[in-house]
Amino acid sequence: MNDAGLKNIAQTRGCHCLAARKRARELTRRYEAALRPFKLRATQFSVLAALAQTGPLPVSKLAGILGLERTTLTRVAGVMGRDGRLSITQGDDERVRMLHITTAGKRVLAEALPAWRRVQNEVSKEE
Amino acid sequence: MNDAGLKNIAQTRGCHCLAARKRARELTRRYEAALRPFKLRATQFSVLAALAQTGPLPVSKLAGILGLERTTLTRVAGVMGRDGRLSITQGDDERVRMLHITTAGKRVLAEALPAWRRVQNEVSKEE
DNA sequence: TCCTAAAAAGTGTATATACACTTAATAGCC
DNA sequence: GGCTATTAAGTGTATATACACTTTTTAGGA
Repeated sequence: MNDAGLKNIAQTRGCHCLAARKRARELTRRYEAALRPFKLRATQFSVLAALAQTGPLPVSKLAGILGLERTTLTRVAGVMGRDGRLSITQGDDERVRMLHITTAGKRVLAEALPAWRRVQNEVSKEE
Repeated sequence: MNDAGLKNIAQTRGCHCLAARKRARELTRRYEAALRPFKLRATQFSVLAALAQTGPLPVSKLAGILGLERTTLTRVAGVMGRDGRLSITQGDDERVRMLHITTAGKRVLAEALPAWRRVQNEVSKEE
């Protein structure tokens, strides 16, 4: 007998998840290629851009803004702290860790901004 | 002076890359929650679904279809081979590795399909 | 035939991502 | 004040992802 239960497998060709992931991977490759000279990954760029606009934020708050799991941001912040782009301090509430963009972080963000803008404009034109 | 070079930082609020990544992360969490009982990740599901429709494919070919880097698919195929969902054979051209869905792979795909469909329908309704 | 260029794939390394679980601190209630 | 539930965050573990580099095999021309 022939693969009972897989008769409707063709439905999966319209999978929203696959479509979104393909799109995200493609765009990520393009943006990260542009950001590579600055040693910034896509997520790192968005962390810096967010903090530059909002000022210091608790980990959970920023995770919410970026649509990231908190635990993911913990790891990303560790890398960025190591690289001098972020500083991490205690909040008044001692459970809270505040993420701050450093001077070096602002500098690299400003330097990378034109590269980001170029890709962003290209992608905008494609729609 | 105040952060020269970051005057236009607000532009980044429209970043296509961040938007795509947020969307992909959100959908991935939902689809993977549904697939978890079957020990399938989103990418693994799409690999099985593709192979179930096309038959055996070389690594590069499948990577192209899924919009994945070839080297990423190599790693994913390793996990899926270990778990018995894929078999990996030499092509006639000895450089080529063919990926085949196994009987166990077909079974788990068929079992997971209703769970996938439920999420897919929910997401479809949201648009 | 031989030799080189191209093609297919794997490996080393690093970050991203998230879930399950744990730890630490605060808020509220009695 | 002390106890408990809640909140904020970190850790262990595993997969996903991709680039830079290497290895193996094939194709094609001189």
